[in-house]
Amino acid sequence: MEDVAREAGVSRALVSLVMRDSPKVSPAKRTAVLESAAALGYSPNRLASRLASHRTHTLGVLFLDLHNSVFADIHDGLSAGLAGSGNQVMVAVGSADPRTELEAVRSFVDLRVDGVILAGYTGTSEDLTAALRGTPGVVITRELEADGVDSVLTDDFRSGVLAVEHLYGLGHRRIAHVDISDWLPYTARREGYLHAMRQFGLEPQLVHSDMTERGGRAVMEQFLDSGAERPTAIFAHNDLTAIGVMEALAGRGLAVPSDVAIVGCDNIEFAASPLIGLTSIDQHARELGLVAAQAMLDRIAGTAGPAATRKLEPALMVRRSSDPAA
Amino acid sequence: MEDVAREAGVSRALVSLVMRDSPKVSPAKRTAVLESAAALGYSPNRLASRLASHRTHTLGVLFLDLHNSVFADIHDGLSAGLAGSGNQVMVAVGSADPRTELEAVRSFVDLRVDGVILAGYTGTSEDLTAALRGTPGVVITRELEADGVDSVLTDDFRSGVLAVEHLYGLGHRRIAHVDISDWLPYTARREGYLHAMRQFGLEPQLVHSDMTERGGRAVMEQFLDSGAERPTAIFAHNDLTAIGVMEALAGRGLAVPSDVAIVGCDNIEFAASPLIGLTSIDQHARELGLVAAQAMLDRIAGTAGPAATRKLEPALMVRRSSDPAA
DNA sequence: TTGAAAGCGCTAACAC
DNA sequence: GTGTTAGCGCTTTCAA
Repeated sequence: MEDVAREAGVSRALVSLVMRDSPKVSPAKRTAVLESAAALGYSPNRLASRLASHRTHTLGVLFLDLHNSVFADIHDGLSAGLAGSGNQVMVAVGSADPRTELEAVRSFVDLRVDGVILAGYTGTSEDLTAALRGTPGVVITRELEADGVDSVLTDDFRSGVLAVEHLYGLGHRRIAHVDISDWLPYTARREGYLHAMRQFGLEPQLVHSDMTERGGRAVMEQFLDSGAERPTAIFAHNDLTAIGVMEALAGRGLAVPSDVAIVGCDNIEFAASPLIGLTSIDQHARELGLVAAQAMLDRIAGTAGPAATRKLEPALMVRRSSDPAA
Repeated sequence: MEDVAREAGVSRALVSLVMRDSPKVSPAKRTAVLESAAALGYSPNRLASRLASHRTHTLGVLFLDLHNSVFADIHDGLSAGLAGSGNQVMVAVGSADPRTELEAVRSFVDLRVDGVILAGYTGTSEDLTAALRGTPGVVITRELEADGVDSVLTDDFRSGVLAVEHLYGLGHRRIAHVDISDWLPYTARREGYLHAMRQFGLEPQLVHSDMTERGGRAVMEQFLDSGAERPTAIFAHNDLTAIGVMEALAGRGLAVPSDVAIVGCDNIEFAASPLIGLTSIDQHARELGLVAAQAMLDRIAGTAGPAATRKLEPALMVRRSSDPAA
């Protein structure tokens, strides 16, 4: 920068202004600076500028799992929502391990990102607040009580209810739920399921899995082989699991939906594929990203209140896996 | 840091040493520093430490498309390969747009990352070299001629050949290829296809699409509706496209593989699903990530030569879409 | 082992 | 508009 200034015959400050294209630089000097910068192959060290300016224009984003395309959809929404805001995104993957997740958040904070967005955080509110140290946060797919942390999600309880109501309406009475690990803070889908089952006077049946296709398949195979009475319908925690369940059923020669009807949750791209035809509860993933981006921008701009929750309404997408007519 | 030093009754330099757990600090002082740091809620500003130390211990990683799970596999490999190296990863998504990609690379470089890994770069070698400004680079899924940039890929030409040989062996003679845009630098799969077709004295037939499920589907529907003579087998550039092609065929009431056999490329998770059963050419995505991570670590350590290419051998995975017996 | 001093490359007031 | 002067918060000699 020193060199560029000398070469262009101006001061370092002027170079700095040009680099940030400030309006208060004369066109002549501007081109002079730009030319010598090009000649010398100079580009500003952003580490230094960030350190000096206390602004990084970078947002840290944490995803639970890159293999679940619902996070790709959320990412699309975030990118779209952040486009033109001058912010860039730094992605980390947490793998459903609170330790890894918090490590990533701390890392973001140590780098002084302007904000942290978490899509699929599995730890506690206290740990997050501690790791954030006052950095603005937005949590997607979950409702969290924490100062300065907004929540953006789709109503998971309602999703569970929608699934059961749909299956009940089709005449099903033995409806099982493939749930996730007990310790995970994502309980609302299960609760919605349990609530609706009770409302209809039905006996709930829970099986635990791990949110993956492989997991859903394994748990279902095990279940089918156990000789337990088979449900006529299954509501799975997410689409990946639901697809795994469908694979297990196919492997045992059972037909979907005539032997067992399936409903997933998330409405990922593959669920909609005619090859799969999975009935699912749309979480509006892309819009979650969009809304979260806006919430973060508001929070950074200081125009946000203490901590808001934005909850979207889920939408039932009926397909072949629950209704052959669809 | 000043405060911590005062609180612990030591100098700032000592605090710095403790924070980087240097071995040359007495245990007593160490705990004293750690305690006052905890008491004051201090954590080092990594921007500052990076600026001063000229090392960021961060690698920039660029992915072509988060919706294609082959990149999630590559990411898994990278994480595994980098685990324990003390490096963290910063992800950006390029969306097959050279401008966006170069922008991301420049951004990485301006932040002084220690290296840049590109999985699915679509621009030119010159532009990349210019954007990198000497930062070590590793390109995955492509062979690039550039100083200080290693290439890690699976033999794409061979993949194309494998696909055709497989289909020829099954008796197919009218084998079409669903290709990608002409301007993209990923031409080897097509060339392998063309080469093998010529070898067998067959007439090649190319259709262009865009590497996505939706794109593959659209192009196939259009093709089927055009009334052109239908091939008996199709080799698609990647699995996403192949799945789109299968959807289009299903939509027109054509059976796979009896009416049309399909071979994809990448061997993504869903290809292996019994619900899809797509024959594919495995690119060993996870291993690509692993190898790329190692190449980058070597390059950063300075133990790498000028620019090496590591090429893996693709593997044919036969499934239902080409062979009902599989 | 510990401390003092000199940067890292840039931004931000302020004065010119 | 343009230049001057301090820092930003840490690392790094180097001497003690």
